[in-house]
Amino acid sequence: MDSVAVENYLKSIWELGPDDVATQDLAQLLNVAPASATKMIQRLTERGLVKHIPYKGASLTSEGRRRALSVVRRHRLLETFLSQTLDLGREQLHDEAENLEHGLSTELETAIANYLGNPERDPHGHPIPGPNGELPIDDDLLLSDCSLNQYLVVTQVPDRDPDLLTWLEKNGIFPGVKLKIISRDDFGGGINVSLDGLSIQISTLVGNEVFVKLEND
Amino acid sequence: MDSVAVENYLKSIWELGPDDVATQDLAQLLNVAPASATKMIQRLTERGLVKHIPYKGASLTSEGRRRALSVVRRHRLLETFLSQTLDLGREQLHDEAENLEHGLSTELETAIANYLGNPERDPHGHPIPGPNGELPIDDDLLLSDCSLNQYLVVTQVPDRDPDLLTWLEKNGIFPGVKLKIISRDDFGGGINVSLDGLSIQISTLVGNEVFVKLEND
DNA sequence: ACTTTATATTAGCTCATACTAAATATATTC
DNA sequence: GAATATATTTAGTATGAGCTAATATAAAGT
Repeated sequence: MDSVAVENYLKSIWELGPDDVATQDLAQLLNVAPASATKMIQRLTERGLVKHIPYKGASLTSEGRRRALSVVRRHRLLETFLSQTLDLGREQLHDEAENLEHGLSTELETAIANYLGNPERDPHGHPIPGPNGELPIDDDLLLSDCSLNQYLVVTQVPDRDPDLLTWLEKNGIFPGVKLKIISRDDFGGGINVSLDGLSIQISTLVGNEVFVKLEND
Repeated sequence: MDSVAVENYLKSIWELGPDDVATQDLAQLLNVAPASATKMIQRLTERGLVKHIPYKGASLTSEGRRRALSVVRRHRLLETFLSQTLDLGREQLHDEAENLEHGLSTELETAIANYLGNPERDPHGHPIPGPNGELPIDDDLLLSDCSLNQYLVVTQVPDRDPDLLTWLEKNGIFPGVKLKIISRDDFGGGINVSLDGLSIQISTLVGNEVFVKLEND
């Protein structure tokens, strides 16, 4: 079984991928020194989980990807499970799942998936990989990329930053919510959306982390 | 925060305690070589969590005990939580809780305890320590020690051995069940209990792991 | 009291994972 | 195209946790 450290590296490479993941980005995401990341990349390459082109970047092999997605699956199932049983706020889920994911056995993973009815998305709207690492297609659109006046439904919000999530929640932006971009403020760099009759300003930074689909899908 | 290894050592010392825990017993419970246990006992002594008299045995300091009980609390809350939400069999709970207990944050511990209504016992009937390591008094009686023909109620069954648990379950022995010792087989070393009208043979070995109380309590 | 046996500890080694500092590649800018 | 800046890797070290083999202590038996 992969160690906690290995699981975290694989998951992080997957998140930063698909390829040419920079040592520095990886190190930063995991809060370790760049040299430590290089070292681990080499160990993982040794084990056939990562392909590394020195000075260029790292990417997962298919086995590496499978294991990364297994971690992601456990993480997202746990988020969903905790959300449903304990109704924690959406902003608390990520960290708790992060801590528990490494200790989840395959049996418990299955039990939880069944209990939840094998959901396709977690409470942030992120797709949950299947038991063998199949990732559902995700053709959601970036909110920032959508055109004006289309009727949209929020499908995904980010999960990592609790403050951002709290802000989104407070402003009524979470999966399932309908909205429409009413104008762009190209120089100010944000967009104005209307939602529930109200109009809200959203920065490009946030707009790049929220996904939507067209309402009539 | 204590490492997984440290948490496991503390919990195991507590389980084998209260004092003069033998290096060998500890090593065996944790599946490590005796030398490894000695080494860890020394590290823990260094940190003020264990008191060690070489060649005599180890015991927990009050801080060590506090931390051990925190692990036990998390373990037992998790067992209860998993049992209640996913209804796993009593025999699966232990191992799953064992894996997850180290990743349970204080906040989630509290959320789970509240969700469960701050239960006093886990599904095996083991008392759940309080958030600050208060251990409820446990004046249950060993089934083996009880006299004949008293009306008894099962309060605790062991949790570690899934096969034993399955056997107990199959024979109707689990917390809450009423029974009565109808005879002792002193040389054969077992007891005969009646339960639900039926009579079952129970070996001393098992009788020493099952706790009961008098029915009218 | 001495010897044997069982249990514990020490010594010395290994591996995973981290770190810092130094060296080296690659990228960017003048 | 040389000079500088940034990113990456290598070298060397530390710590936690494990192992085996050798040694020390305590307990038991004669």
